Amino acid sequence: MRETDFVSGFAKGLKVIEAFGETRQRLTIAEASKLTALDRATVRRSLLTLSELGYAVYDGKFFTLTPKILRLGHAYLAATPLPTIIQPHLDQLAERAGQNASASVLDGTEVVYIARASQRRVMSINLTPGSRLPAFCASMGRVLLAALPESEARSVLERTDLKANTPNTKIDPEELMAEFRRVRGQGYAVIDQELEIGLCSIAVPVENDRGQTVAAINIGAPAAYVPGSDMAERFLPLLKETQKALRLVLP
Amino acid sequence: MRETDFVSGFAKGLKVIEAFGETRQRLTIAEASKLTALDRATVRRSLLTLSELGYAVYDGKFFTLTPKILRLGHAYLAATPLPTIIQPHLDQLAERAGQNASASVLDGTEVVYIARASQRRVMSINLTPGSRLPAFCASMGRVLLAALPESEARSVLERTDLKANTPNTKIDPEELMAEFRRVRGQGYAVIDQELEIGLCSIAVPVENDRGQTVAAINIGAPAAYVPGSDMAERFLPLLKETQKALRLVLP
DNA sequence: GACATTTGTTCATATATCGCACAAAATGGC
DNA sequence: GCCATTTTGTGCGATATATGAACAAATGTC
Repeated sequence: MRETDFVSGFAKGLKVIEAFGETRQRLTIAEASKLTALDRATVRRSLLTLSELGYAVYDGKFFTLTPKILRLGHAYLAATPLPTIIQPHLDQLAERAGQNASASVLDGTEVVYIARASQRRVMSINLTPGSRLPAFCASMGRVLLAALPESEARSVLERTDLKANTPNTKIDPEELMAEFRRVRGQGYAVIDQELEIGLCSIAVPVENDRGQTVAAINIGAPAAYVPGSDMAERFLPLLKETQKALRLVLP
Repeated sequence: MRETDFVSGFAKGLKVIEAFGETRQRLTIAEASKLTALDRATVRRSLLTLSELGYAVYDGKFFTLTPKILRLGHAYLAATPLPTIIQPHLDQLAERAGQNASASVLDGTEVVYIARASQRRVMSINLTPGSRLPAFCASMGRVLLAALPESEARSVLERTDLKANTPNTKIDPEELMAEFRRVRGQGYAVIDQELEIGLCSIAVPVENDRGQTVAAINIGAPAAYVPGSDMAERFLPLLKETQKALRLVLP
């Protein structure tokens, strides 16, 4: 790609939008400038452009994103068949399990939720399509990383900030690589309070008819209700069933 | 705002992203150019910029958005307190009603889903945060339009393409304005298969402690299961309860 | 209330982008 | 396989944007 094939004004504008995700919903020009490391004048122009287009509003001091900004992410969710195909299966899965079910794909070192059916609230954080979690300590992340060639999985770990969320979090790269091999062998991953105390989850890969892993689905449950050791027994049959159904409908 | 405070390259890039939402997930340069009415060279530069940043991938022929694009919409969902505050209440509401519950805000002539708790699948379309429906024929839309000054509600209707989705869809502006007054008076709106045959829904406004309507929540149910005439009796108490709880926690 | 600091805005100018026109490549129909 | 059509890539002049400094306004501090 040539230098002139890059629209830096566009790239900077996108950076400004993402700056809103990192903190609160209101940003001053100076705050956005700090967060993005862009010149105040440049940030100001980007923000005024967003306002002009209705993606943000400006009260003279603070800029706030409007719901119109959701059109951008929705361009992906609506256009990509995966979330649309998976959602009904997820709804059914969550209903039968009586617990939350989610689907995600890998984006760099993180898993990105693309669909979710919530039955009850067990996590302290609010997960919606677009939410991100570190892959190494999430059940779906383990499944997705296990599906990668070992060298790539290792590369992801190297780029990850391996910090422990709970005393249970595995953060040793070698231990994690061994875990990926186990997951690959058994076809599922169980997380026992590695992400958040009190939360267990189990995930399986979603494969297309050529056997390629294109996503992961999981079920989360309160550890007090279903101990980590019981997760597979309780939920694996349901997950396997959904996995099988999806294999038949995915392109 | 001065002319030079507008970054047209940014605006054009956003238009290109939205072009993906209108059709399928893969777009060629020429297709994107047609959809956006932008010059091919311009679209090409925008798409290459998206690829360079990891928001899209290019196989030499087609451009496809990646999950990274969800960061943009998520910047709103994560940064705006509303969806985060509403979600757990919605989960509880859906569980108690045994039906899908959603929350939305108004954006122009459309309602935009900002949170959703699904219990079962009744609609043919897949609704996720960011999904949009015409406000005039959706229960939450009726509630949100009823909360506007009459002149503004009328202005929205004038800008709306009032086309009937089903034989039940009300499309006469005067009839709709009368409906808004009724909704304002009774404090809820019921839709009986106006959006989709077989689907009924009931919505109430979500108000903050100053009485301002900041969103709407609804419950949807299959018409075969709960006729439109029974919606209020069945679900209004639950909705009112959630409404009341939200009034106490919203800023 | 005066000073110091931060923030928002404006301006001139160097620089990068835009859209056009053309060339090259790919596609499709027969 | 060939031609017509569509699509993609590129060079260039006109035009628009980014930059950083300078100034004005607001905010915070003592």
